Amino acid sequence: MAAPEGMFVLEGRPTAQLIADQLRELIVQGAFRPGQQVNESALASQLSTSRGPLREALQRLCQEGILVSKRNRGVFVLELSPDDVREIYAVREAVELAAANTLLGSEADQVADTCRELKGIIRSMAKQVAASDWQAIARLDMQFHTAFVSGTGNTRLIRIYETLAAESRMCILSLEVAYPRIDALVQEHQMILDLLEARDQSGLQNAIKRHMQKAVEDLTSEPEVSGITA
Amino acid sequence: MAAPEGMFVLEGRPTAQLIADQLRELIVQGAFRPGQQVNESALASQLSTSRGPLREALQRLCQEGILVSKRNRGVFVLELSPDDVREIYAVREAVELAAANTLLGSEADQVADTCRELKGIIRSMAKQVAASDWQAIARLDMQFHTAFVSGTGNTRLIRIYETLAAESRMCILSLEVAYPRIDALVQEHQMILDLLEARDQSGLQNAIKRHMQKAVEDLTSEPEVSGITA
DNA sequence: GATTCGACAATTGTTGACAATCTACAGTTC
DNA sequence: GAACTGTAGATTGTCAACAATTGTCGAATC
Repeated sequence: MAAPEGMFVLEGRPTAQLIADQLRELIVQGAFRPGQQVNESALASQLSTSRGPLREALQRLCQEGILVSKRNRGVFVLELSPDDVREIYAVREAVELAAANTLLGSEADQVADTCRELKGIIRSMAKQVAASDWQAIARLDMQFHTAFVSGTGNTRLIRIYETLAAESRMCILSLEVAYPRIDALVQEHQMILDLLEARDQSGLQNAIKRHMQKAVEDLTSEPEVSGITA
Repeated sequence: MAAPEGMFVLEGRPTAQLIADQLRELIVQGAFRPGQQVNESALASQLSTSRGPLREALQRLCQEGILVSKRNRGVFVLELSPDDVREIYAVREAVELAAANTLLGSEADQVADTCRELKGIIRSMAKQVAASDWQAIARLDMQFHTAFVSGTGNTRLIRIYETLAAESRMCILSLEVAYPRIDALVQEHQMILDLLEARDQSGLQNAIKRHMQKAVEDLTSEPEVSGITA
């Protein structure tokens, strides 16, 4: 039977996934430094659970690539090199281009729903830009792209992109001097939205490619990645 | 210091990953039926380990999407619907197109290495086609595409593709009547290799798209997915 | 005869304790 | 003084027992 009004199944999702989601959010918000070891006992008691479920959650994040596991050493927060940044944005470009093609090949009203959502995100983004809330801007930036990919309805593409979004936020976080081209940010997203609404395939593809290319340039131009210089 | 000749670190990779790799191989080989529940205790003793490490491995495979977890119910082998097949091959197309572009933009000798590997796989494939060893053909088929993507050196793209390869093998396995166009199989892969060597970008892209499209047609044309008819 | 309630069996979820491994530091030797 | 060895501490890896939930079978009731 369907859940009665106001009621819903208590924590229908498996525990390890719930913990993993919490942890992922903590990591992308910068609660752990890149390269830092994750202490199991400490984290377990902090999240008021036991080491068993926590370790299961850690394994999920290792599979995603946000954490790296070394045998008999423990798990560590991913350290992002410039090569990593290039990799991440290359895959993001591939996923978003595929999402763009899928969207343009789908029903008009389905695209309209996505556009409406994107419009709202851009509006929020403009507000946060005015307020200079970098943390919120980073979240909305990724929220925009995640919504874009979600519009395809392809659950595998969406899942892949969620990991990429988390890694991207880590990129932005690790080199704290984020968003040098703050004015262009809202404008670029608006252009992607416009081209999607106009159903301009080649224009949309080019806009996405440019968007990614500029992001990589911004993220890799700063040689120092907080402290250590190559 | 580097490991002396003939010596290497004993099982440098974490345990959960080792178990997960074993399990993935078992699943794609059809040791479990789609939708079947995975009994933790039984599997743990079968793999001569405990439930703890096994559960960690199961969580990894859940994250990949090969298994699905239901709270207080256990984990089950993924059941593939025709929609799943379309999803998987849509993502595969996206990844391989990106890989093709990356490869064509890289050094010539790097591409040559990949081509050499692909050539060897095609040769093995032709042998197995002659022997009608379907299991081996499926493995070599995915080995070809995995090697193709590996040629890019993009570790994230490679990791994503490994999951897709596993799911693809499950697709082929679930509808056992595999490879109806057996003659075209070797030919299509050979064409992809030739176009890569010729550095024909648009030709290569079209070949990949056609290859994926035909695979989806083959895999979704059979209405019965072993038993249940829609 | 169909349905509902209750108890049982099986399986998962969680916890705590034990064993193995690694890093760091101190002591010893050359 | 430098390098090596041995020990101590901490942390991870593994295991077995306990608790909680789910699905099933059977009996009682309408």
